[in-house]
Amino acid sequence: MTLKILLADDHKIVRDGLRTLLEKHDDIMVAGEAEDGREALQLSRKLQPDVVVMDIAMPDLNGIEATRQILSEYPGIKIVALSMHSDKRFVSEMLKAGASAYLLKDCAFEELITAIRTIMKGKIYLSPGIAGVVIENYIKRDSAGEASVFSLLSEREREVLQLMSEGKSTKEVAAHLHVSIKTIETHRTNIMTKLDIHSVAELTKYAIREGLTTL
Amino acid sequence: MTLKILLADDHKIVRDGLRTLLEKHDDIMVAGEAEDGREALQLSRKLQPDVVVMDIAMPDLNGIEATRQILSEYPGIKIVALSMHSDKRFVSEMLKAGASAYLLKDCAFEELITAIRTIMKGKIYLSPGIAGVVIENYIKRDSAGEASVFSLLSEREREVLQLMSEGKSTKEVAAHLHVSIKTIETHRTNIMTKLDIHSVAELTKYAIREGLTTL
DNA sequence: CACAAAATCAGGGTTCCCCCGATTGTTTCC
DNA sequence: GGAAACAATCGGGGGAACCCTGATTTTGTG
Repeated sequence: MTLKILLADDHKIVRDGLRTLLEKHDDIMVAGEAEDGREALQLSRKLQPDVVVMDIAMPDLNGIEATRQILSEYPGIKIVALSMHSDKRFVSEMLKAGASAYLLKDCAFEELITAIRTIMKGKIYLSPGIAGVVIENYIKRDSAGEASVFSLLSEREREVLQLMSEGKSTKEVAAHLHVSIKTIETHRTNIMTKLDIHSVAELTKYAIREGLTTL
Repeated sequence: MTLKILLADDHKIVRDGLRTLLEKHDDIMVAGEAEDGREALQLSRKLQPDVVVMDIAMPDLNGIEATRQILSEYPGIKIVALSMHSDKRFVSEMLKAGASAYLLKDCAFEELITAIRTIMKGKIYLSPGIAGVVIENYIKRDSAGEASVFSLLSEREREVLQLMSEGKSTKEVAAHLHVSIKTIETHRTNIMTKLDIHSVAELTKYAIREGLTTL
Protein backbone atom coordinates (compact mmCIF):
# COMPACT_ATOMS: atom_id res chain seq x y z
CA MET A 1 0.00 0.00 0.00
CA THR A 2 1.44 3.30 -1.16
CA LEU A 3 1.37 6.43 0.97
CA LYS A 4 0.02 9.50 -0.79
CA ILE A 5 1.80 12.64 0.33
CA LEU A 6 1.09 16.31 -0.26
CA LEU A 7 3.96 18.78 0.10
CA ALA A 8 3.12 22.30 1.25
CA ASP A 9 5.97 24.78 1.37
CA ASP A 10 6.33 28.16 -0.22
CA HIS A 11 9.89 27.51 -1.41
CA LYS A 12 10.00 25.48 -4.54
CA ILE A 13 13.54 24.35 -3.95
CA VAL A 14 12.51 22.86 -0.64
CA ARG A 15 9.64 20.99 -2.22
CA ASP A 16 11.92 19.74 -4.97
CA GLY A 17 14.37 18.42 -2.42
CA LEU A 18 11.74 16.76 -0.30
CA ARG A 19 10.02 15.20 -3.29
CA THR A 20 13.24 13.69 -4.55
CA LEU A 21 14.15 12.32 -1.16
CA LEU A 22 10.68 11.00 -0.43
CA GLU A 23 10.33 9.24 -3.76
CA LYS A 24 13.38 7.14 -3.10
CA HIS A 25 11.05 5.14 -0.93
CA ASP A 26 8.96 2.73 -2.96
CA ASP A 27 5.96 2.90 -0.70
CA ILE A 28 5.77 6.70 -0.79
CA MET A 29 4.32 8.83 -3.53
CA VAL A 30 4.24 12.61 -3.66
CA ALA A 31 0.80 13.29 -5.07
CA GLY A 32 1.05 17.05 -5.22
CA GLU A 33 2.71 20.26 -4.15
CA ALA A 34 1.18 23.41 -2.71
CA GLU A 35 2.96 26.72 -2.41
CA ASP A 36 0.68 28.28 0.14
CA GLY A 37 -1.84 27.26 2.75
CA ARG A 38 -4.87 27.81 0.60
CA GLU A 39 -3.52 25.63 -2.15
CA ALA A 40 -2.75 22.99 0.45
CA LEU A 41 -6.39 23.04 1.48
CA GLN A 42 -7.61 22.81 -2.11
CA LEU A 43 -5.23 20.03 -3.02
CA SER A 44 -6.15 18.12 0.11
CA ARG A 45 -9.74 18.12 -1.07
CA LYS A 46 -8.76 17.05 -4.55
CA LEU A 47 -6.05 14.52 -3.81
CA GLN A 48 -7.15 13.12 -0.45
CA PRO A 49 -3.56 12.48 0.65
CA ASP A 50 -2.64 10.29 3.57
CA VAL A 51 -0.10 12.79 4.85
CA VAL A 52 0.47 16.51 4.36
CA VAL A 53 3.97 17.78 5.03
CA MET A 54 3.23 21.35 6.00
CA ASP A 55 5.51 24.33 6.41
CA ILE A 56 4.26 26.76 9.02
CA ALA A 57 5.28 30.07 7.51
CA MET A 58 3.46 30.36 4.22
CA PRO A 59 1.79 33.24 2.45
CA ASP A 60 -1.94 33.62 2.00
CA LEU A 61 -2.97 31.03 4.59
CA ASN A 62 -0.35 29.92 7.05
CA GLY A 63 0.34 26.33 7.96
CA ILE A 64 -1.49 26.44 11.26
CA GLU A 65 -4.71 27.74 9.77
CA ALA A 66 -4.42 25.37 6.83
CA THR A 67 -4.00 22.44 9.22
CA ARG A 68 -7.02 23.51 11.21
CA GLN A 69 -9.18 23.73 8.11
CA ILE A 70 -7.96 20.54 6.47
CA LEU A 71 -8.54 18.54 9.62
CA SER A 72 -12.00 19.97 10.15
CA GLU A 73 -12.95 18.58 6.76
CA TYR A 74 -10.85 15.44 6.75
CA PRO A 75 -9.96 14.30 10.25
CA GLY A 76 -8.24 11.23 8.82
CA ILE A 77 -5.44 13.13 7.11
CA LYS A 78 -2.16 13.22 9.03
CA ILE A 79 -0.24 16.48 9.18
CA VAL A 80 3.51 16.77 9.63
CA ALA A 81 4.48 20.30 10.64
CA LEU A 82 7.81 21.58 9.39
CA SER A 83 9.18 24.72 10.96
CA MET A 84 12.31 26.76 11.22
CA HIS A 85 11.46 27.80 14.75
CA SER A 86 11.07 25.97 17.98
CA ASP A 87 8.99 28.88 19.24
CA LYS A 88 6.60 27.44 21.76
CA ARG A 89 3.66 29.39 20.39
CA PHE A 90 4.03 27.72 17.02
CA VAL A 91 4.53 24.29 18.49
CA SER A 92 1.57 24.41 20.81
CA GLU A 93 -0.75 26.02 18.28
CA MET A 94 0.23 23.54 15.63
CA LEU A 95 -0.41 20.64 17.96
CA LYS A 96 -3.68 22.19 19.07
CA ALA A 97 -4.62 22.48 15.41
CA GLY A 98 -4.19 18.73 15.23
CA ALA A 99 -0.79 18.11 13.66
CA SER A 100 0.58 14.64 14.29
CA ALA A 101 4.24 15.54 14.04
CA TYR A 102 6.41 18.59 14.52
CA LEU A 103 9.84 18.71 12.90
CA LEU A 104 12.48 21.38 12.85
CA LYS A 105 13.81 22.25 9.45
CA ASP A 106 17.36 21.61 10.49
CA CYS A 107 16.65 17.97 11.20
CA ALA A 108 18.01 15.19 9.05
CA PHE A 109 15.81 14.04 6.24
CA GLU A 110 15.61 10.54 7.66
CA GLU A 111 13.74 12.03 10.55
CA LEU A 112 10.91 12.97 8.24
CA ILE A 113 10.61 9.37 7.14
CA THR A 114 10.67 8.26 10.76
CA ALA A 115 8.02 10.81 11.58
CA ILE A 116 5.77 9.69 8.73
CA ARG A 117 6.10 6.03 9.66
CA THR A 118 5.40 6.86 13.28
CA ILE A 119 2.29 8.88 12.72
CA MET A 120 0.87 6.31 10.31
CA LYS A 121 0.78 4.00 13.30
CA GLY A 122 -1.39 6.55 15.01
CA LYS A 123 1.32 7.96 17.23
CA ILE A 124 2.63 11.48 17.62
CA TYR A 125 6.19 12.33 16.56
CA LEU A 126 8.13 15.31 17.84
CA SER A 127 11.59 16.52 16.92
CA PRO A 128 14.05 16.03 19.71
CA GLY A 129 14.27 19.44 21.28
CA ILE A 130 10.64 20.13 20.66
CA ALA A 131 9.61 17.69 23.32
CA GLY A 132 11.08 19.95 25.96
CA VAL A 133 9.03 22.88 24.78
CA VAL A 134 5.88 20.81 24.91
CA ILE A 135 6.56 19.57 28.41
CA GLU A 136 7.31 23.08 29.56
CA ASN A 137 4.09 24.26 28.06
CA TYR A 138 2.25 21.36 29.63
CA ILE A 139 3.55 22.29 33.04
CA LYS A 140 2.70 25.93 32.68
CA ARG A 141 -0.57 24.81 31.12
CA ASP A 142 -1.14 28.06 29.32
CA SER A 143 -1.17 29.55 32.81
CA ALA A 144 0.20 32.98 32.08
CA GLY A 145 -2.62 34.21 29.86
CA GLU A 146 -0.52 34.81 26.81
CA ALA A 147 -3.26 36.81 25.14
CA SER A 148 -1.88 36.04 21.75
CA VAL A 149 -3.40 36.44 18.35
CA PHE A 150 -4.74 32.91 18.60
CA SER A 151 -7.02 33.60 21.50
CA LEU A 152 -7.91 37.19 20.73
CA LEU A 153 -8.82 36.92 17.10
CA SER A 154 -11.20 34.61 15.31
CA GLU A 155 -10.04 32.33 12.55
CA ARG A 156 -11.41 34.59 9.89
CA GLU A 157 -9.85 37.63 11.48
CA ARG A 158 -6.43 36.00 11.57
CA GLU A 159 -6.85 35.18 7.91
CA VAL A 160 -7.69 38.78 7.09
CA LEU A 161 -4.84 40.07 9.22
CA GLN A 162 -2.35 37.84 7.48
CA LEU A 163 -3.48 38.95 4.03
CA MET A 164 -3.39 42.60 5.05
CA SER A 165 0.09 42.28 6.49
CA GLU A 166 1.23 40.67 3.28
CA GLY A 167 0.48 43.97 1.60
CA LYS A 168 -2.96 43.32 0.17
CA SER A 169 -5.48 46.16 0.12
CA THR A 170 -8.96 45.79 1.53
CA LYS A 171 -10.24 45.36 -1.99
CA GLU A 172 -7.75 42.65 -2.81
CA VAL A 173 -8.47 40.78 0.39
CA ALA A 174 -12.18 40.94 -0.34
CA ALA A 175 -11.68 39.62 -3.86
CA HIS A 176 -9.37 36.93 -2.56
CA LEU A 177 -11.87 35.68 -0.01
CA HIS A 178 -14.86 36.21 -2.28
CA VAL A 179 -16.73 38.51 0.05
CA SER A 180 -17.69 42.17 -0.06
CA ILE A 181 -15.29 44.98 0.72
CA LYS A 182 -17.57 45.98 3.55
CA THR A 183 -17.09 42.65 5.22
CA ILE A 184 -13.33 43.00 5.20
CA GLU A 185 -13.63 46.54 6.49
CA THR A 186 -15.62 45.25 9.43
CA HIS A 187 -13.07 42.54 10.08
CA ARG A 188 -10.28 45.07 10.00
CA THR A 189 -12.17 47.37 12.36
CA ASN A 190 -12.76 44.48 14.76
CA ILE A 191 -9.13 43.40 14.56
CA MET A 192 -7.92 46.91 15.26
CA THR A 193 -10.34 47.33 18.14
CA LYS A 194 -9.44 43.99 19.68
CA LEU A 195 -5.73 44.60 19.43
CA ASP A 196 -5.97 48.31 20.14
CA ILE A 197 -3.78 48.99 17.15
CA HIS A 198 -4.83 51.66 14.71
CA SER A 199 -2.42 51.72 11.82
CA VAL A 200 -1.46 49.27 9.14
CA ALA A 201 2.20 49.74 10.03
CA GLU A 202 1.84 48.60 13.61
CA LEU A 203 -0.62 45.92 12.60
CA THR A 204 2.04 44.56 10.29
CA LYS A 205 4.61 44.57 13.07
CA TYR A 206 2.18 42.73 15.29
CA ALA A 207 1.54 40.13 12.60
CA ILE A 208 5.28 39.61 12.19
CA ARG A 209 5.77 39.18 15.93
CA GLU A 210 2.92 36.68 16.03
CA GLY A 211 4.26 34.74 13.10
CA LEU A 212 1.33 35.43 10.79
CA THR A 213 3.66 36.85 8.19
CA THR A 214 7.36 37.23 7.71
CA LEU A 215 9.82 39.89 6.72
CA MET B 1 37.80 70.59 32.55
CA THR B 2 34.56 68.67 32.74
CA LEU B 3 33.17 66.71 29.81
CA LYS B 4 29.54 67.46 29.02
CA ILE B 5 27.71 64.37 27.83
CA LEU B 6 24.29 63.87 26.29
CA LEU B 7 22.69 60.43 26.50
CA ALA B 8 20.37 59.38 23.69
CA ASP B 9 18.63 56.05 24.07
CA ASP B 10 14.96 55.18 23.94
CA HIS B 11 15.14 52.92 27.00
CA LYS B 12 15.07 54.85 30.21
CA ILE B 13 16.64 52.05 32.19
CA VAL B 14 19.64 52.09 29.89
CA ARG B 15 20.05 55.82 30.29
CA ASP B 16 19.75 55.49 34.05
CA GLY B 17 22.46 52.89 34.12
CA LEU B 18 24.81 54.81 31.88
CA ARG B 19 24.27 58.04 33.77
CA THR B 20 25.09 56.41 37.09
CA LEU B 21 28.19 54.77 35.73
CA LEU B 22 29.40 57.84 33.90
CA GLU B 23 28.93 60.13 36.86
CA LYS B 24 31.31 58.06 38.95
CA HIS B 25 33.97 59.86 36.98
CA ASP B 26 34.64 63.32 38.36
CA ASP B 27 35.53 64.85 35.05
CA ILE B 28 32.34 63.65 33.36
CA MET B 29 28.91 65.23 33.62
CA VAL B 30 25.72 63.96 32.04
CA ALA B 31 24.09 67.18 30.92
CA GLY B 32 20.92 65.68 29.52
CA GLU B 33 19.00 62.68 28.24
CA ALA B 34 17.08 62.23 25.02
CA GLU B 35 14.66 59.43 24.31
CA ASP B 36 14.61 59.74 20.57
CA GLY B 37 16.69 61.15 17.76
CA ARG B 38 14.79 64.37 17.44
CA GLU B 39 15.17 65.15 21.10
CA ALA B 40 18.86 64.38 20.79
CA LEU B 41 19.10 66.99 18.06
CA GLN B 42 17.19 69.57 20.08
CA LEU B 43 19.17 68.96 23.25
CA SER B 44 22.42 69.13 21.31
CA ARG B 45 21.47 72.62 20.20
CA LYS B 46 20.48 73.62 23.71
CA LEU B 47 23.21 71.98 25.75
CA GLN B 48 26.14 72.02 23.34
CA PRO B 49 27.58 68.79 24.76
CA ASP B 50 31.10 67.59 24.10
CA VAL B 51 29.95 64.05 23.48
CA VAL B 52 26.66 62.43 22.52
CA VAL B 53 26.27 58.77 23.38
CA MET B 54 23.81 57.69 20.72
CA ASP B 55 21.77 54.53 20.38
CA ILE B 56 21.10 53.63 16.77
CA ALA B 57 17.61 52.22 16.98
CA MET B 58 15.39 55.01 18.22
CA PRO B 59 11.89 56.09 17.35
CA ASP B 60 11.01 59.29 15.50
CA LEU B 61 14.51 59.99 14.20
CA ASN B 62 17.01 57.17 14.32
CA GLY B 63 20.55 57.51 15.60
CA ILE B 64 22.15 57.64 12.19
CA GLU B 65 19.99 60.49 10.96
CA ALA B 66 20.32 62.30 14.25
CA THR B 67 24.10 62.03 14.03
CA ARG B 68 24.09 63.35 10.49
CA GLN B 69 22.00 66.36 11.47
CA ILE B 70 23.81 67.16 14.70
CA LEU B 71 27.19 67.09 12.97
CA SER B 72 26.00 69.24 10.10
CA GLU B 73 25.19 71.94 12.62
CA TYR B 74 27.95 71.31 15.14
CA PRO B 75 30.91 69.55 13.58
CA GLY B 76 32.77 69.81 16.88
CA ILE B 77 30.49 67.47 18.81
CA LYS B 78 31.75 63.91 19.15
CA ILE B 79 29.31 61.07 18.69
CA VAL B 80 29.66 57.63 20.26
CA ALA B 81 27.37 55.12 18.52
CA LEU B 82 25.89 52.38 20.67
CA SER B 83 24.30 49.46 18.91
CA MET B 84 23.01 46.00 19.53
CA HIS B 85 24.05 44.88 16.09
CA SER B 86 27.34 44.53 14.33
CA ASP B 87 25.46 44.73 11.05
CA LYS B 88 27.85 46.21 8.55
CA ARG B 89 25.24 48.54 7.11
CA PHE B 90 24.75 50.21 10.46
CA VAL B 91 28.45 50.43 11.15
CA SER B 92 29.39 51.90 7.82
CA GLU B 93 26.46 54.30 7.70
CA MET B 94 27.12 55.48 11.22
CA LEU B 95 30.76 56.11 10.44
CA LYS B 96 29.84 57.83 7.20
CA ALA B 97 27.47 60.00 9.23
CA GLY B 98 30.51 61.07 11.20
CA ALA B 99 30.43 59.10 14.44
CA SER B 100 33.76 58.94 16.24
CA ALA B 101 33.18 55.65 17.99
CA TYR B 102 31.12 52.53 17.51
CA LEU B 103 30.40 50.29 20.48
CA LEU B 104 28.38 47.13 20.79
CA LYS B 105 25.88 47.11 23.59
CA ASP B 106 27.29 43.93 25.05
CA CYS B 107 30.63 45.56 25.71
CA ALA B 108 31.86 46.30 29.20
CA PHE B 109 31.04 49.72 30.53
CA GLU B 110 34.70 50.58 30.92
CA GLU B 111 34.94 50.40 27.17
CA LEU B 112 32.62 53.38 26.90
CA ILE B 113 34.97 55.38 29.09
CA THR B 114 37.91 54.25 27.00
CA ALA B 115 36.04 55.22 23.86
CA ILE B 116 35.18 58.66 25.19
CA ARG B 117 38.74 59.34 26.27
CA THR B 118 40.03 58.13 22.93
CA ILE B 119 37.76 60.24 20.78
CA MET B 120 38.43 63.35 22.87
CA LYS B 121 41.99 63.04 21.66
CA GLY B 122 40.67 63.22 18.16
CA LYS B 123 40.97 59.55 17.40
CA ILE B 124 38.40 57.00 16.31
CA TYR B 125 37.40 54.16 18.61
CA LEU B 126 35.83 50.93 17.44
CA SER B 127 34.62 47.98 19.46
CA PRO B 128 36.81 44.94 18.96
CA GLY B 129 34.85 42.90 16.45
CA ILE B 130 33.64 45.97 14.67
CA ALA B 131 37.06 46.64 13.24
CA GLY B 132 36.79 43.49 11.17
CA VAL B 133 33.53 44.62 9.65
CA VAL B 134 35.03 47.95 8.73
CA ILE B 135 38.06 46.41 7.10
CA GLU B 136 35.88 44.03 5.18
CA ASN B 137 33.77 46.89 4.02
CA TYR B 138 36.87 48.83 3.13
CA ILE B 139 38.12 46.00 0.97
CA LYS B 140 34.82 45.51 -0.77
CA ARG B 141 34.60 49.28 -0.94
CA ASP B 142 30.83 49.29 -1.34
CA SER B 143 31.55 47.33 -4.49
CA ALA B 144 28.44 45.21 -4.65
CA GLY B 145 25.90 47.99 -5.14
CA GLU B 146 23.90 47.28 -2.03
CA ALA B 147 21.08 49.51 -3.18
CA SER B 148 19.93 50.07 0.35
CA VAL B 149 17.63 52.64 1.81
CA PHE B 150 20.62 54.88 2.38
CA SER B 151 21.47 55.28 -1.27
CA LEU B 152 18.00 55.09 -2.73
CA LEU B 153 16.17 57.49 -0.50
CA SER B 154 16.96 61.03 0.49
CA GLU B 155 17.43 62.03 4.11
CA ARG B 156 13.98 63.53 4.31
CA GLU B 157 12.42 60.50 2.68
CA ARG B 158 14.03 58.17 5.18
CA GLU B 159 12.67 60.37 7.94
CA VAL B 160 9.16 60.19 6.51
CA LEU B 161 9.44 56.44 5.97
CA GLN B 162 10.50 55.90 9.55
CA LEU B 163 7.59 57.92 10.92
CA MET B 164 5.14 56.12 8.67
CA SER B 165 6.43 52.72 9.68
CA GLU B 166 6.06 53.74 13.29
CA GLY B 167 2.34 53.93 12.65
CA LYS B 168 1.83 57.62 12.03
CA SER B 169 -0.73 58.75 9.47
CA THR B 170 0.10 61.16 6.70
CA LYS B 171 -1.57 63.91 8.67
CA GLU B 172 0.40 63.14 11.81
CA VAL B 173 3.70 62.99 9.96
CA ALA B 174 2.94 66.36 8.38
CA ALA B 175 2.12 67.90 11.76
CA HIS B 176 5.21 66.33 13.29
CA LEU B 177 7.52 67.75 10.66
CA HIS B 178 5.66 71.08 10.44
CA VAL B 179 4.96 70.81 6.74
CA SER B 180 1.83 70.44 4.67
CA ILE B 181 0.04 67.15 4.11
CA LYS B 182 0.67 67.56 0.42
CA THR B 183 4.39 67.52 1.01
CA ILE B 184 4.24 64.26 2.89
CA GLU B 185 2.03 62.80 0.19
CA THR B 186 4.66 63.68 -2.36
CA HIS B 187 7.38 62.12 -0.24
CA ARG B 188 5.35 58.97 0.23
CA THR B 189 4.67 58.74 -3.49
CA ASN B 190 8.35 59.19 -4.24
CA ILE B 191 9.35 56.61 -1.65
CA MET B 192 6.90 54.06 -3.00
CA THR B 193 8.00 54.71 -6.56
CA LYS B 194 11.68 54.46 -5.74
CA LEU B 195 11.28 51.26 -3.79
CA ASP B 196 8.56 49.85 -6.03
CA ILE B 197 6.50 49.03 -2.96
CA HIS B 198 2.88 50.00 -2.90
CA SER B 199 1.42 49.12 0.46
CA VAL B 200 2.02 50.36 3.95
CA ALA B 201 2.43 46.77 5.15
CA GLU B 202 5.32 45.98 2.85
CA LEU B 203 6.78 49.41 3.37
CA THR B 204 6.83 48.67 7.08
CA LYS B 205 8.57 45.35 6.51
CA TYR B 206 11.14 47.10 4.35
CA ALA B 207 11.75 49.70 7.04
CA ILE B 208 12.25 46.95 9.61
CA ARG B 209 14.70 45.10 7.40
CA GLU B 210 16.62 48.31 6.82
CA GLY B 211 16.72 49.14 10.49
CA LEU B 212 14.64 52.31 10.24
CA THR B 213 12.20 50.99 12.78
CA THR B 214 11.88 47.98 15.02
CA LEU B 215 9.32 45.41 15.97
C1' DC C 1 26.59 79.39 -13.98
C1' DA C 2 23.67 75.83 -15.69
C1' DC C 3 21.54 71.64 -14.59
C1' DA C 4 19.74 68.13 -11.58
C1' DA C 5 17.86 66.71 -7.51
C1' DA C 6 15.44 67.52 -3.35
C1' DA C 7 11.88 69.74 -0.66
C1' DT C 8 8.01 72.31 -0.52
C1' DC C 9 2.91 73.06 -1.74
C1' DA C 10 -1.74 73.09 -4.55
C1' DG C 11 -5.99 71.47 -7.17
C1' DG C 12 -9.02 67.94 -8.43
C1' DG C 13 -10.69 63.40 -8.98
C1' DT C 14 -10.84 58.69 -7.36
C1' DT C 15 -10.62 55.43 -4.03
C1' DC C 16 -10.20 53.84 0.45
C1' DC C 17 -10.86 54.02 5.47
C1' DC C 18 -13.68 54.66 9.58
C1' DC C 19 -17.87 55.23 12.38
C1' DC C 20 -22.43 54.26 12.65
C1' DG C 21 -25.91 50.47 12.14
C1' DA C 22 -28.13 45.91 10.64
C1' DT C 23 -28.98 40.91 9.63
C1' DT C 24 -28.13 36.07 10.01
C1' DG C 25 -26.24 31.94 12.01
C1' DT C 26 -23.69 29.54 15.71
C1' DT C 27 -22.28 28.67 20.26
C1' DT C 28 -22.74 29.06 25.10
C1' DC C 29 -24.82 29.19 29.28
C1' DC C 30 -28.08 29.29 33.04
C1' DG D 1 -34.87 26.27 25.30
C1' DG D 2 -34.60 31.10 25.10
C1' DA D 3 -31.09 34.74 26.25
C1' DA D 4 -26.72 36.34 25.38
C1' DA D 5 -22.46 36.53 23.15
C1' DC D 6 -19.84 35.99 19.23
C1' DA D 7 -18.89 35.45 14.36
C1' DA D 8 -19.56 36.64 9.58
C1' DT D 9 -21.84 39.14 6.37
C1' DC D 10 -23.18 43.83 4.17
C1' DG D 11 -24.55 49.08 3.67
C1' DG D 12 -24.37 54.59 3.95
C1' DG D 13 -21.99 58.68 4.53
C1' DG D 14 -18.11 61.69 5.53
C1' DG D 15 -13.49 62.36 6.00
C1' DA D 16 -8.96 60.82 4.84
C1' DA D 17 -5.81 58.97 1.86
C1' DC D 18 -4.17 58.32 -2.77
C1' DC D 19 -2.79 59.62 -7.64
C1' DC D 20 -1.72 62.79 -11.34
C1' DT D 21 -0.21 67.11 -12.90
C1' DG D 22 2.28 71.02 -12.15
C1' DA D 23 4.85 74.74 -9.77
C1' DT D 24 8.44 77.23 -6.76
C1' DT D 25 12.61 77.38 -4.03
C1' DT D 26 16.77 75.67 -2.33
C1' DT D 27 20.80 72.87 -2.61
C1' DG D 28 24.43 70.53 -4.64
C1' DT D 29 27.49 69.24 -8.50
C1' DG D 30 30.01 69.41 -12.64
